Amino acid sequence: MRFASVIVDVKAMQTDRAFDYLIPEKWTGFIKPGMRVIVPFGPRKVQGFVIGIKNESEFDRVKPIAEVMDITPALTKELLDIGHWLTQTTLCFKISAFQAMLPAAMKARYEKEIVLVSDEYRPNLHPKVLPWFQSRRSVYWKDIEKSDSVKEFQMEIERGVLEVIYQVKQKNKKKTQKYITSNAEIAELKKESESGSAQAAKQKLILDYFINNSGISVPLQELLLHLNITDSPVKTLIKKKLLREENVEIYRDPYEDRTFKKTEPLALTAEQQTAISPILNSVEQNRHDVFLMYGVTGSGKTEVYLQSIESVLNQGKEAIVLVPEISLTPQMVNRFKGRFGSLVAVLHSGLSVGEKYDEWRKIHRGEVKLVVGARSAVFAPFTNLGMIIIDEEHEGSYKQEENPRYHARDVAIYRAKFHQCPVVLGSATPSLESFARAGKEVYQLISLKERVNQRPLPQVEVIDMRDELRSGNRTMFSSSLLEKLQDRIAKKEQSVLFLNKRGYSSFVMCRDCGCVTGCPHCEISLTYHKHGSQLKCHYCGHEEPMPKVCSECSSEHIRFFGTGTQRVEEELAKVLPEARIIRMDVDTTGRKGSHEKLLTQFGNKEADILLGTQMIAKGLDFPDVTLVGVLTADTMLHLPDFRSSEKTFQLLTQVSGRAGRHELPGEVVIQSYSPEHYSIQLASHHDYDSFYQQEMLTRKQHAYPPFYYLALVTVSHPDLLKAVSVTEKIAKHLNQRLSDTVKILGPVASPIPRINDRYRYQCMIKYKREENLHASLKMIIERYQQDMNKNQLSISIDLNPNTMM
DNA sequence: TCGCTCGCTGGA
DNA sequence: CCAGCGAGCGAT
Repeated sequence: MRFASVIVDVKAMQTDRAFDYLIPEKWTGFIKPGMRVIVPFGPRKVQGFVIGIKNESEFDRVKPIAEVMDITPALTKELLDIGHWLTQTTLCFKISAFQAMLPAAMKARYEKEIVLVSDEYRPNLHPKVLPWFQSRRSVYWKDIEKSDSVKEFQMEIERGVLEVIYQVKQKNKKKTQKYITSNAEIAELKKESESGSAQAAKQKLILDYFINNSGISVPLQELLLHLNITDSPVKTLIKKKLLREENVEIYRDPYEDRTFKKTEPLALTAEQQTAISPILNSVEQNRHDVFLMYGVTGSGKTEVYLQSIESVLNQGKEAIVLVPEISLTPQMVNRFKGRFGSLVAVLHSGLSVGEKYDEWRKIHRGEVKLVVGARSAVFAPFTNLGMIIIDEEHEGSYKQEENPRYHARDVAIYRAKFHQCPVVLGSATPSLESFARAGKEVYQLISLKERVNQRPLPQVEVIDMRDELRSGNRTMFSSSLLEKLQDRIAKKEQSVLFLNKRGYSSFVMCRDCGCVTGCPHCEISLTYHKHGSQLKCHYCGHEEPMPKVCSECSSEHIRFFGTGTQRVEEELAKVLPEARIIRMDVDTTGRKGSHEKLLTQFGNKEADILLGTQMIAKGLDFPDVTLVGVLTADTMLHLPDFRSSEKTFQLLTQVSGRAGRHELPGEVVIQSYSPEHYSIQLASHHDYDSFYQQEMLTRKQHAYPPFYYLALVTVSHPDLLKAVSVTEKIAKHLNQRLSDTVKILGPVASPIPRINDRYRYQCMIKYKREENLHASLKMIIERYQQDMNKNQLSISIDLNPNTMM
């Protein structure tokens, strides 16, 4: 007798452990750890992951596994181990960790089906139930649920006439295509072709096709197109057993109708050469090293990645490249596809669930050797990894903001240790954590200080918008920026205008009483969307029409504040009527592929100005862009977040890097209301090193990373007092259990104190080394488990949070 | 006394 | 997470 330990797909504390199941005789030896199975769990059936096989079980009533969902394990041994490690380091459920490592398509869908036990019962079904079973034997419960016959169904189920079947379904479908082949000897086909009646002209056509192309297997669609016929004659021939159809599985290829120009390795500059050699060394000697490649924008980091990968592939190993959000940088995909062609799989959020699944399977089957993708691609199921590259290592999107709250950088290093291979972290503005580690020689620092084409970094002008206002300029464009924009249009060069994320939409304020329209469910102001003249809450989705008068004082003097891309576009059209503008933001890039389309348009010089938010900050490389304008550099600076200076510096540096990458020199204009701030000043001088020094001082002073680790406990509850009191208890508990070197701050209200009618309180833990921390936090979750189930309480724990929000 | 809602609990 | 069950309460 063999048993499988299974982690079931039920998110609860009590089920966050393995359950034993009997492996039926027919599957012994076949079922392996890492496979997905369907098991009976209580009265229903659920999906689960086999994590181990054993010869006995301590339980006496062990049920057998009902179904196997994989032919080869979905999770490798290594990934199973990573799952366990994730549950410990991020305090999540095991099932969440496993699911996070697989494409969404492999998550189970549960459906309840109501089946008529026997056709004999049909005549005497309850009249309200009968119509559902007129022509079929089963109905989905989710369809019945909405109807008014729920009760009658229940009665029939109790009577034993109807039966409930719990279905576990795969979300995805493997995409298949119908292929047609001849199913008979050519002689037979000929005979049929000649004997065919005059009416069967089309059949004759098809038969002749298969006679002339003997043995061919052709996609049905192609056949129909080629012979200009419908499928009816084909069907007839299949019925006559002269042809045969078969379903062949095909991959959805998101890059199907695209050709990638094959590129050859470029000659490396002396500096790149020096940079790449320790990496190649490490690859050759199968050593686990972490490199921090600190290279200014335009210094040719990507070419170093490409050539490092080449050496890994030559060794017969695989590589993973992480990029912040790949759909945003089609140019990046092109470079990898161009160099490595069909050896590349691409995984990013712009793909459909099915497309992601297909890309994942290519990796799983070993059909590709290189993955380029966003955060979750770090879990690519390779078995012989030779390198992991994380581009723009400082990016916040590498941290998952929901369970499991992992950081891709940590996972990458963990995997690389296992595979004894290097990790390369690349950035023009490394995170303080990473740069500090490089300083302590935990990481090896590699510097690229020159741009490949010897172009100087662009000139940056910082403009004090308060002065502009004083001198009577009330528009959002400083006179200098406007002048330069006009100049570029005259010279037929291009400009990029950048607006910070938070400034993307505007809030509404009454000019008489100063009250700002807020969300009724959240402690946050509503943002104005021109489309439909609606006010929206970005946190809970609440929407309301734009008010005509102030709700407080009935004044009609209400107007928008802050600047959105839509408004900038309008204003721009007023001051520069001749400019052709492309706007890129959530509204214009919502649909699939629209992002790329807009960028291609800009690349083809169909516009003079590209106006956008965050999403245009990264990786764009257009030769004719010679001016970059940042409209409001400080929107992000004053957020209640210890990383706000760092983020501002990174963003400004990043954006500035978009200008003058090729022959034409570039210029940058940064508009700000606090131009004296060090992150703006130092970004304007391209001075990362001074910024690092300065920011480290601040972090040390306030005991923030990288000097301390953080853990953030956020408690939320509809009742303010409950939220406060629970947070207080937690803080007290932690104070008792943890050592005195730990600093516990709080309880304090979260930066957004209420979301969706739930009050949020938090408690921050700053620590250096704390053996007890994980255990203590786990105790808290267990202690409040009941409250969380029944009393709307929720506690989230974020180890190494990226932001405080 | 029936029937429904609520909260609790087990799940291998 | 969720089906199934028992407790408890209001309607008949």
